[in-house]
Amino acid sequence: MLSNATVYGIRAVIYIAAKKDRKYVPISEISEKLKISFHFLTKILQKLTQRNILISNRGPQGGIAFNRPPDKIYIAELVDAIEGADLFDRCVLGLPGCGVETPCPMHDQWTIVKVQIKSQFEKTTVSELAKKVSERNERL
Amino acid sequence: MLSNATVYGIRAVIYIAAKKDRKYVPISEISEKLKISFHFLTKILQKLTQRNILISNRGPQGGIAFNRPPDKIYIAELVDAIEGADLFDRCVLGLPGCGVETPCPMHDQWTIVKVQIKSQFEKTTVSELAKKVSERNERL
DNA sequence: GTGTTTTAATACTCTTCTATCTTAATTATC
DNA sequence: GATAATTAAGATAGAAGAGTATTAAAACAC
Repeated sequence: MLSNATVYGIRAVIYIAAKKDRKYVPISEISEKLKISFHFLTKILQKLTQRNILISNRGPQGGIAFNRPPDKIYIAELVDAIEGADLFDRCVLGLPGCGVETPCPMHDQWTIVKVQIKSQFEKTTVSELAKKVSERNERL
Repeated sequence: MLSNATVYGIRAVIYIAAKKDRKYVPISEISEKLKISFHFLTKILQKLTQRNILISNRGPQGGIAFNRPPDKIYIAELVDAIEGADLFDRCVLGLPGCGVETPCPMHDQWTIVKVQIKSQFEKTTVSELAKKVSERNERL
């Protein structure tokens, strides 16, 4: 459903939000803790800095940090930034132009699912998930 | 969400169900009508004959046909056969062993989505979709 | 039984995703 | 300024999905 890259990005962002002690978190730390290839993760997070979701700083004490409080960052934004938009708009059967006027046979039922996924991703914030990780000690 | 192969398989099966005039339908006909590469489609449909969802017959007047009435064939079966099972069981964040005891931070909300998708696919039959195509002239 | 239609099986190519490697470029600290 | 820490960027390699090509095998028709 989501690509590896997107999942890595989401997990990394949750990781940063879950630790509030330091402003800039080096990517190397995230990559070690979450067992994600450093260089791969770097490229993914670059997409998030380019979208001004994160800010980065080179040099000692550098790393990445939020450019905006994590309770204002929604999972849907991360997916958009990394995966590319339209993920939640595609037809299940991949038919171009499938819509209300010219639906595919699964259109109606799939619309229900799509709306649900989309709204979940649009209402879920990073800080919300980070809270579960730090307070309820959930896995990351 | 679903791979191309799976989508092609589903569409092909719906196509066969939508035309009741002949028992065996040659793959070449399906591939032309649905604009799917013949050889690629052949490989996909082989997986369905191996699972005894379809039967095939070589030679003139040959082709593929249902091994069981299409109102007894569920979309979930097709997905399983082509995509491999466990599609609807995976964790959104790809964490191995994510479950009720050791959940990931998105576990609870994603479970809701998964259950819904799964039950939709499990209750939807091929004949149901074929009916929409033939009666309501929906796209395929 | 020869030829034609059709699926089966295998091997190969192409593209995209995933990941790695190398080399900059930038910043802080001493 | 020199050095170390750290992201940025590009080039390359591996893996998997998507698609193509070739050949074999089966069934029917004549």
